[in-house]
Formats: sequence, C-alpha cells, structure tokens
Amino acid sequence: MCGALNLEHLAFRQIHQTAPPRRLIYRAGEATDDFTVICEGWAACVMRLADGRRQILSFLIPGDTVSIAALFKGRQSFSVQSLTEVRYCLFNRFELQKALKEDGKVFEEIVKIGIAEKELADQTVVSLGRKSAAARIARLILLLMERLETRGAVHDMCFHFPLRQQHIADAMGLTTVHVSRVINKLRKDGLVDIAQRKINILDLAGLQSVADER
Amino acid sequence: MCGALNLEHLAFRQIHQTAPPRRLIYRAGEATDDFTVICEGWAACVMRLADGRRQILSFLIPGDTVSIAALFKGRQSFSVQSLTEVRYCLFNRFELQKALKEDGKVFEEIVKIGIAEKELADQTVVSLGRKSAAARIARLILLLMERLETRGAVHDMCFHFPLRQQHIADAMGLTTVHVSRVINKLRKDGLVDIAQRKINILDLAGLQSVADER
DNA sequence: CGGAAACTTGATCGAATTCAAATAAGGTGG
DNA sequence: CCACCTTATTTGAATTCGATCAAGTTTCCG
Repeated sequence: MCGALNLEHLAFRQIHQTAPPRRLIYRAGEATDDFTVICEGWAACVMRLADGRRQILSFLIPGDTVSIAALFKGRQSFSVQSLTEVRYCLFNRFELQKALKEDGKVFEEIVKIGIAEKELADQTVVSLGRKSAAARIARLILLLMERLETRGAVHDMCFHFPLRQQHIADAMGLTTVHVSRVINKLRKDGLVDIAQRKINILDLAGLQSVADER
Repeated sequence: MCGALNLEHLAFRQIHQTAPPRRLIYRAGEATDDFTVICEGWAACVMRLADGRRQILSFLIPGDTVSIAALFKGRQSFSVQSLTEVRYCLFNRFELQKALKEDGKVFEEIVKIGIAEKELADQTVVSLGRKSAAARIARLILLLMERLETRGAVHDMCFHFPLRQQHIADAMGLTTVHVSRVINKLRKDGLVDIAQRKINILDLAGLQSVADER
C-alpha cells in the first residue's frame, strides 16, 4: 500500500527499499532519476545551513511523495532523512513522466500533490512568520493529525508520534529547550499527552484555540 | 511583454487589466477561472489572520504568474493585492490547461514555474525559521534582485523597490519598527541605499554576508 | 498647502535563546 | 537482565532579539 499516491494499477518498475532511523535517504543537490514514495515510517525534508543548524521543511508520513520537483528536475535543494525506520519505494521519474502525459488520472494525481505541497509550505510560512511557539506547535500537531486521519492512522484521537523535540524545534524555528517548556505547558493544561512515541489529543477544541492564538 | 511566462505566440484570449496601488486583485477562497500573469508593477500574495494581522507569502514582480494552483483548482487560500499600479493579464484556465496538455513547451514552462514557486516558499521557511531580522531582510533584497535581474530590471546594482517597510515586515515576520531599525543599520553600514522607491546595492558582498549570518 | 500615511527614535517589555546542569529514557554488549 | 553509555528531556538563571508603546518627523499626495 502506498497511500496517497495510487500507482499500483500501473505496471511500473517499483524498487522497494528500507532505511533505518536517522539515515540520509537523499542528499541535497544530487541528481537522481528516482521518484520516491514513503510507504511506512516517517521522514523529513531538511535544509542544512552553513553553520550546521537545520530547518525542516516538512515531515513525510506514509503515503507522501517526497517532492514533485524531483519528478521533473531530478534534483532537490533539500535532503531527505528518515526519522523512524522507513520503507519507501522508488519509481523511475521518466516512466512516471511518460505515464502522466498519457493518463489523465495520473496527471491529476500529481497536480493535486504538487498543489498540496505548496499549500503546506504556505501554512508553514504563516506559522513561522506570525505565530507564537505554542501556536506553532499546536498547529503542527493538528496538521499532522489531519494528514494522518486521511490515511486512517488516527484512532480515538491517538496516533503514532515519533518526532523528537529536536525535530519539532527544527521544523518550527525554535530551540529544543523552548519546545520542551511549551509541550509541558500543553500537557499541564490537559490538551495533549505525548509519551512512548504516541500522542493522545485530550482536548481538541482547546488545542485548536491555542493554534488560533497569535 | 509578459516576462517569465511566454504565451504570446499562442492565440489565447487575453484580458488585460489595470489595478491602482493597494487594490485587492483576488480574494482568498473565491472561485475563478482566471489565470493571472503580472505584466507591470508589483503585487503580493497575502494570508490574512483572524486577528487582522497579515503574512505576505510572496511578492509578485513583472513576469510572475500568481499561482499554478489557481490554474488547476480555480481557487487559492491567499489573496492577491497590488502594491503599485499593476497591469496584469488574465488567461482562461481551461484554455491554458488544454494547451499544456497539447504543447510540451507550455507544459514544461508551467512545471518550471510551479517548481520555482515551491523553492521560493522553501527559502522563505528557512529565512523565517532560522535567520535573524537583518539576515531575512538582506536575503529578501538579494532574492528580489536575482529575480529582477533575469527580467532585465536591474541596472548598475539599482532597481525599482516599491516595498513599504510594512510589506517587508509582513513578509519577514517582523514589525515595521524593527524593519526600520534594521534597514537603517544596513544603510549606516554602507550596504544599501533605499530612497524614492529605488534601491541601490552599494556592497553586494557585504549584503550577502549579512544574508548568510544566522 | 494640508492631511494622511510612512518612517524614525527612544524607552520599556517579553518571548524565546543561551548557557549550564541534572534527570530520564533508550539501546547495547556482557 | 543488568550495567553502562548515549541520546532526550527537563529545569533554572541570565541574556537578547525583537515587540510594544508612545511620540516625533518626514514624505507623499490630492
């Protein structure tokens, strides 16, 4: 099962691969003819700065394609790293390009994914530009929940949540120290329970109102 | 002349329009069958928050298309506002969709623009997430210069720069007060000269090194 | 010329960072 | 299964970058 991108019915060459946690799956700038879909586990698109700090552009969950840009450019400006053990599959980008020109369904699918990528990036810009640390983290959790829900990975307001505080910090432009403080506040306020790589949303409305704060 | 997107050779219905400064060209969420290209002047893609504050997602300069998403979805999550007087032209999105399926050149053109949109958004995320106010502003100026250069709008390190400090603040997640202080610092350090809606880059290397700071 | 919008400047405040250490959680080899 | 070592998380104190508040001043237009 490959979730969001439905390519099984096409007789594509698919190469299935597995990576352990914290493995570089793709190095920024490298040429590649692979188009990657995450089948299992979590990964992240990461921009590394000159001084060694990182900015995580997005988290990839099962069903996510890494980037439509790779499909047409064969190259990306960010790296991709596994967060958990990840199973992913590679399509040849030229085969897929050919297919999307011949099959309107595939074309639409790819367009939809590209648009979603951009909309997610825009949401991130709004978070980083105009939201407090607490609101950013609440938004991140809610957005991940939404995306996981469409893939049937949320049950009773609970879902697998393998992000370290370092990942949240690198995605939301914060430090781990501050992420720790904010998450503990969310805990004390009875909004979420995070433990053992799982999250339980205890008060959805409350979390949403934190996300809507400035 | 429509700059980046070359559609003149196609016999499209084009509707040319003009908007005075500070006019809403498109309201977030509205359905439309127009695909918009900026021909002259500057505009901005704007996300409005519940409390009235704004986040500018990107600036549009001559030759820019407003958004590839509009082409396929007929709807966007952000508004578009003119900053200066703007001349823009509207294509019918269905005609253009048809054309890009028939003409590989148009298809490639559109794909390239879509990828550039996403890469620009990613750069903004890095700025907002991990850069100081000075570095953000320096990066913004340099990025705008790059884009304007490809359109031949930079001469002797000078270009038209109609952004108010409020625009810079709304794009870079800052306040106007702080933007003023930072810009004056850049001035005092002899890096740039901004006056009369024009900018002159006095010390490119210096500005770049500010942009590369944390 | 007059009024509004944009910019500047100073003083104060506050959210998030930095620095430093302690504690907890996880993973590994014996 | 435990001892050990590494990686995460938590907590406190001090600092800082940028926000806020509050006037001035300048620029821009009609």
